[in-house]
Amino acid sequence: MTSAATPDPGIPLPVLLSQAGERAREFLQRQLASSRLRPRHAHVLLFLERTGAAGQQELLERLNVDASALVGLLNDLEGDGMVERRRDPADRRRHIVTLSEHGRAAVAEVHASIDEMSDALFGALSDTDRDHLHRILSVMSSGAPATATGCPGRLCGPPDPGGS
Amino acid sequence: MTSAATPDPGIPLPVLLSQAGERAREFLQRQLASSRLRPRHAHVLLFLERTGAAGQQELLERLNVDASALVGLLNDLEGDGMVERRRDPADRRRHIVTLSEHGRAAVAEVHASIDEMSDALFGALSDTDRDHLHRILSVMSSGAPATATGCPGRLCGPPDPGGS
DNA sequence: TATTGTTATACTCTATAACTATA
DNA sequence: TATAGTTATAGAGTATAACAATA
Repeated sequence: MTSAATPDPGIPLPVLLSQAGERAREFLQRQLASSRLRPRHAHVLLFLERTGAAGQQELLERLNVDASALVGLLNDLEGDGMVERRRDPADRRRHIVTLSEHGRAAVAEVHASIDEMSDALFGALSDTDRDHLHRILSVMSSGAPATATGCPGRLCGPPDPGGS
Repeated sequence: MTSAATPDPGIPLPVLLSQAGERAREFLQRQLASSRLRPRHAHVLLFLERTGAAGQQELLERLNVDASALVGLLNDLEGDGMVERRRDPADRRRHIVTLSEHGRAAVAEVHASIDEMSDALFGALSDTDRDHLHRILSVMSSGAPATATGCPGRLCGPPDPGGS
């Protein structure tokens, strides 16, 4: 069991990442409060800014949100005139979500709020470290659909058939 | 507003961090399920493993958990015999929390579970990038008490007096 | 009076299941 | 029958406020 001389380099990486992410989410929440947007609203807007349009299926997979939760988010955003839902002519079951003009303006504000925030969050990091962090997280983000499509084998963790 | 030729290097860093953190938390949750521990339980155990002992005040500040939530977590852990609460003789209001032998064994299991998990989470990253990430997040973790003690001015975001 | 910890309560967020319409 | 989206509901997680003990 060698319970000696293995004092771990510190906190396990997934734990550090989880805690840092929670901090980031809290800061996002605070910065976005003045826009009456929650972090997930911003996630949707930012995704649409990048992709132009997307079906809800794609949104929930890429943003890692539940289907029913996404409906609520889109209802909010559509109610405020930030996004529009249209039927896909090719498959009338699908809703194609796009960003409205008001939505684009909102995204610009979101960017501004986030830029202000960044210094408060990453003040301890050099510009080089921020670049590293951005690149590393981008790689993780691109390469891991996580729960949705990924998990080829049983590597992602069995659902635990039940203990005692 | 020069809405051209400024295609953002990608997703804003705080958003990336928040999303990656959520992924990490979900993976933690899944890996720890077999131990009937939730991520926050593990956070407490890992913190005590590093510090030996801590008052609850210190725990809630460092782990960014609410006081009432911490009580629940410690009740669970103490009920399972993983931690012990003793009065501080110097200040009988304080509870000093320590890791029991069973708690140390549990922490070892937690480390093992997390190590297994790491490959599934960070498989897209090189060892160098994992080291970078670990170092960067450690710096952030050390230097930013966030909500608790930080936020000197109004930089952390005003609570929004209410719009329309 | 201020502080540490506890309890009780309400609120938010998320996940589950059932339903409609299209394919 | 299967899929995209929606709705209703229950559950977990979190924060807020009042309380007891000690300083």
